[in-house]
Amino acid sequence: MSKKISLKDIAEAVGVSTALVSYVLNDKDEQTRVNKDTAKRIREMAKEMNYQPNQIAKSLKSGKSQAIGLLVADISNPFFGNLARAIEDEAKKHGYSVLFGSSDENLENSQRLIDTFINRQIDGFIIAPAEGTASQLEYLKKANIPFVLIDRYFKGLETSYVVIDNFNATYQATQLLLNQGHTKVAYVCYKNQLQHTEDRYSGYLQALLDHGNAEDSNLICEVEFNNAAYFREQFIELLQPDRGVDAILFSTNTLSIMGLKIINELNITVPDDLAVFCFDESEAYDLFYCPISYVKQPLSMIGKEAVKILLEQLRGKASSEQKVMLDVEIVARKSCQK
Amino acid sequence: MSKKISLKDIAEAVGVSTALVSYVLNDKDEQTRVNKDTAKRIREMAKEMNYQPNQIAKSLKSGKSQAIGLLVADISNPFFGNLARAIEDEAKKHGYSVLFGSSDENLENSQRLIDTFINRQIDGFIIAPAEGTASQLEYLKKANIPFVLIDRYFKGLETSYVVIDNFNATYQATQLLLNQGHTKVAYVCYKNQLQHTEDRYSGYLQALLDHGNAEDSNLICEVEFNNAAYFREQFIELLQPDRGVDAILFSTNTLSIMGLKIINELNITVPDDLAVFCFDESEAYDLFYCPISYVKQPLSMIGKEAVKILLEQLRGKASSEQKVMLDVEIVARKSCQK
DNA sequence: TTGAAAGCGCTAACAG
DNA sequence: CTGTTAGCGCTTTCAA
Repeated sequence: MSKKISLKDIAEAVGVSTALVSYVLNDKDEQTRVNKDTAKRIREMAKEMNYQPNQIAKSLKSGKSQAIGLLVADISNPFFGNLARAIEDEAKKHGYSVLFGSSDENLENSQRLIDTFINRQIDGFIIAPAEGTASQLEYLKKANIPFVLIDRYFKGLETSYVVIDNFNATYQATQLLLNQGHTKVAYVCYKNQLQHTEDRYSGYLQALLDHGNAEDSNLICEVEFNNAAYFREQFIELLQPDRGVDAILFSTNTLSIMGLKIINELNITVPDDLAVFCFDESEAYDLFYCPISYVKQPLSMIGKEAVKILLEQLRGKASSEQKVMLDVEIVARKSCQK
Repeated sequence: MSKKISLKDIAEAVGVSTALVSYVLNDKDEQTRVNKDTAKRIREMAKEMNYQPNQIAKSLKSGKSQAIGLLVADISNPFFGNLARAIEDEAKKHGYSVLFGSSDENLENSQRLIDTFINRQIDGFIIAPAEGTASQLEYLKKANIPFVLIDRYFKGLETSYVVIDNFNATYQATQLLLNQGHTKVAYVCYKNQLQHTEDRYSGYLQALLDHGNAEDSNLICEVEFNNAAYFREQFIELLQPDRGVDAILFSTNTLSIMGLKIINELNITVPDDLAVFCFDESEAYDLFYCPISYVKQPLSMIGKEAVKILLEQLRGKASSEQKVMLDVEIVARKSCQK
């Protein structure tokens, strides 16, 4: 690599000390009242030699890296891809770089990435935590490493987070289906311990109860993550005529897609035979013959807020945790009609 | 932040010099014949104090950061999301971290990200280059910064790259449509100067010619990137009955999705009214009422190869450029039938 | 078998 | 107004 230009090189070229160059190039020459002419010469030389500061050295010195670690649960999921884009965008605006990693919903991956990022002295984290990583977050708290959770949070854990109002999201969607006259509204969800999973279920359930319906385990299809075969089996079971299901609410984008696919295979007509309400956006929804209703998350807002909060913490402004709960948009289209 | 443990801390605790600790913890104690017992005590203390090496300091010293910069054209496109996942996975295996950025097909973004990454002393790049960034790559070459292109490459530029055989991809797809008996096979593509765009068109054209058809501009729908309105207009125009189009080949995933959406709106029946062949995979394809035919790129292979080549370059093994062209898989399903 | 010391590029006291 | 210097945490000669 063609030798990189360092402060020293330009100091020698101009005939001043490195300290002076550092001052000028960091625009501290006003306070320090550096000779205007010297300053100019330094700046010109820096430009001429195409000087690029070595961030690594800066970081070592300052203990700050001007980088944040973004840990998502699965980068190949477009939901997180879009979120990542929003975050990278916003971070860039503030002069921060983004180191990223995908835990793939796996505990060990998550821990390893956290360690790697810490070793690289990232200034803070934005994390969409995988199940069971509460203790990892506890560790971050103890170590006083700033972080903001997105998409998911843990009830027992005092942290900053930016999430959507999950309860309200499913509540509204369910209510909408019920108000359309559907009587047996089924619910499809993952089986896990994540708070947002529970919140979404609670929203669904409360809407049922408020509408005078009873909780009915026959209407629930709860499946493991990453087990397509099991999902297929359970979901087809749910759709058996004897169950009498006339509407379905999916609680995630992946479940929505898998479900719609099977609905297609079984030649079930939406919304005549079955009404459906999906979660999250997907380009896939647009290809379904019937316009899909869905719960729309404010993705770029989530990203923006998360970065904002993290930066505030980094700057020491925010003394305590900030919890942000954003509203979703309910996009009701033909698929949920009676 | 609770004081981080440094080499010095553990050196003091054990009562030896930092040099020794460094040796042991880098497993250089065999060659240097460090006292086995001292080595053991050092290792134990390191574990006890939960020592985490400061990568930043290591980097400053070595000039290497053990990080690679991944620059994709658009992280919110699932194609790149999946690619990113494959790359991050592979890099992690080899002890490298991934810094990532999305140029969003924009020249300035691309340049800024490259600069940022260089300042952070990333060891090398993996880049899905945006249009018109050839000069930026030239610069990297001149600066002797290793990089590998993915997905796209520039004909006039000698670089390492991992791409698919684009010509062959569209050639096969087109041939398949023609062999099914379709006579007017239209082609939908972006209007840009990227090599893979040209290669794909050439493949399509050659298949037409080889089949005894003539080039026909009435069959081409060439649209600008990021201009949905224009696409809609042009695409609907293409589908006018008087054009007689009986089959369509889409040359990217985004075009495929947008196109299928409009086909749905217009109530055109696939494949009876119109056969379609798409590019790339998408969960969206599965929701279309008719099983979609598509060109499948070997994503994780692309990621793996790119990392492999870059690491070889970093280790100084590969003296010259490596060009890898991978075969695609043609997934022919109902949508392309006559 | 071990330690002292230099130095990676930069910043910030402190001195002149 | 400008320069000297120490030191961030680590590796690596060189000397003991």
